[in-house]
Amino acid sequence: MKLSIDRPATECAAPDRNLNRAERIRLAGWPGEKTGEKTKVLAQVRHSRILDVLAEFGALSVSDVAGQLGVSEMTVRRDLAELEKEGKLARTHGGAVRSEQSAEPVSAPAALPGEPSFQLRTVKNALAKQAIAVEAETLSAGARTIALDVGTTALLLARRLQDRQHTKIFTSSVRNAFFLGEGLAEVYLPGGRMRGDEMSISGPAAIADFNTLWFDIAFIGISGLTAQGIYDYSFDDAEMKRVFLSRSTRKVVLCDASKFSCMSLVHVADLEQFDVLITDAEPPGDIAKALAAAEVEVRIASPARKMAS
Amino acid sequence: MKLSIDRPATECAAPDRNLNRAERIRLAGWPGEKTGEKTKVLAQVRHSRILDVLAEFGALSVSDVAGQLGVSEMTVRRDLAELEKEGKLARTHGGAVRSEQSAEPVSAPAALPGEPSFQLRTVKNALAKQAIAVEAETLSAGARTIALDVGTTALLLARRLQDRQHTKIFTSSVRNAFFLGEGLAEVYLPGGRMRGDEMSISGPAAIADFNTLWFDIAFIGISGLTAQGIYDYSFDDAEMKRVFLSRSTRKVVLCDASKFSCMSLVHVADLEQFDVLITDAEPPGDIAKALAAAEVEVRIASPARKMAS
DNA sequence: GTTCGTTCGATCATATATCAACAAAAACAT
DNA sequence: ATGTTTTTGTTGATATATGATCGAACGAAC
Repeated sequence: MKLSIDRPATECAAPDRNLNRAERIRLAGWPGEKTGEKTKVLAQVRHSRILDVLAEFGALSVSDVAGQLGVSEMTVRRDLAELEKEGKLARTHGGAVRSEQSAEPVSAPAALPGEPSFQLRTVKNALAKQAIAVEAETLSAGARTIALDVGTTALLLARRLQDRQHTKIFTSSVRNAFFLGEGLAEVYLPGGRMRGDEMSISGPAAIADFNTLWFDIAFIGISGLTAQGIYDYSFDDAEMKRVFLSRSTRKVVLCDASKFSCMSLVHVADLEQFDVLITDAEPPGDIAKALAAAEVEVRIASPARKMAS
Repeated sequence: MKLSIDRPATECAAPDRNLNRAERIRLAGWPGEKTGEKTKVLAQVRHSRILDVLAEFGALSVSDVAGQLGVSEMTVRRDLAELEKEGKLARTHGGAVRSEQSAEPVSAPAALPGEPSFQLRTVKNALAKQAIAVEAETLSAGARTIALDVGTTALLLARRLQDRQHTKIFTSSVRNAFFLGEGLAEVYLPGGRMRGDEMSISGPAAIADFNTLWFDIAFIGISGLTAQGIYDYSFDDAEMKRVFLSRSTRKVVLCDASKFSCMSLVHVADLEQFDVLITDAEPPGDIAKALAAAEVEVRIASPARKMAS
């Protein structure tokens, strides 16, 4: 049984951050201004999210999408049926796959071996992570030097940044670099030994390589967040995260809701040490309080959620 | 042991027979045995994975696929039966092999101008390059520190070296590193900017990182070889090749026969500066003479020869 | 040939997904 | 406000997929 994150149906969620500008504006204007076509928009938002995930991962399951979008499976099936009729995907038992003549050129690395395992891992909370990545991309607009941490969410962000010109991206993740390599951005890696599942380059030499630089913005992935700070499970990666945090004008932490109240091996930093938290759901009360006390801006990038007033 | 998969036909297409099954699966990028998390795998996704492995290795076994995918063998058999009916593979006792006409073109990424795209070159002379890689692997037996150049042939070699323990592999190619990352060998990268189709890290910092080390053996890929020496089309990569050549006990050049008598932009080194040339056919007379004069050992790795181990 | 171990496929039981129809809710129009 | 339309959620029947069993078929070794 695949379980997804349950949230109370009555919970008030912030406006969806994971929309393109036009959609967001329309949604944001709901209380007062123009109220036309709102019902259509929500359905189209779902369709858009579904196609996004499909474009990224090639396949999705009805139950996952239903859980992460907060709608019933029946609704998702109706969405899929409609999209199938438009030829935008192919339905299967349990979900849907990308239709072959899909317009977007399928990313070449997807066809290369080596990726699938990571891809499988990434599917978990795919919608939330992608929404976070979209919000992070917005936040990085204008930044010329970007520090990018290891991790699945960071990889999604990397793929959104890959074609940004005149931008230098610094990452300790060989995996990030590999996928960024297809794009137009300038990619920089530190030197040293590559380790672990994340394919991160760590160690004193790597730290030294990046510790003399200064970044406009840093995006940090973590494995846990509590009122006491952020946590990770790798000593080496934690050290690099600290470098990013200490040498960036703006420090952004990417953290999907499943990591709230999770601790992990290494305490990376306190909440005071970063500026923005991008997540996909309201953090629990104690964390919210601590974040406020630490003057961390919280941005909620919900995959899709009805607005409650 | 129960290794019952054998490929009677098209031995050429499956040169990886000397890998055991675990290695084969890992090479193909299957998820590790994470028995804890039960992730539903869509039937179509399974099919896609199966075809991926077949496209790469030509053969697979039912039990391994079942184990790695976390489904029963019966399900895998049903998958194979269906795919066989579609003509996408041919079943055998214990598994399946690639059907011959399944030469589905893998997605071709946008080619960079100037040189043929990486994937394109991978196909070119694939057999010869595989044979060269096998010979190179033999040559590297016992080496504890290996310098590995960029290029398609080097990548093939990388994949053969990836599970060698207690071995440090130094490469300036992020692509090599990416695929080595799944294995057991220690992988080291220089720091700096990643460039170009080869995804190589180059520049003064990268040169400096590796210029203080000493390698047991270096494997160099080139784009042309004449009596005057070896050539490459990239200034930056050429510089790294010179570093490898100057700081290794044994210097090996990998050069398939299509590169004989080819010149390219940058003259990297003279024939005297390396020890061994691995190729797949007798070099033409003038080059052979020059190689002999330079006391270069020439090893011919014939693709036709059966590669057993 | 024989033996042994493995693999295969038919069948069933179970779990899961789907669909149609209806019920509920929201949005819209008047 | 009221009623109508659209969208969404629920139910139950049906269809499909999966896993387990077991006899039969196969391959390898002798």
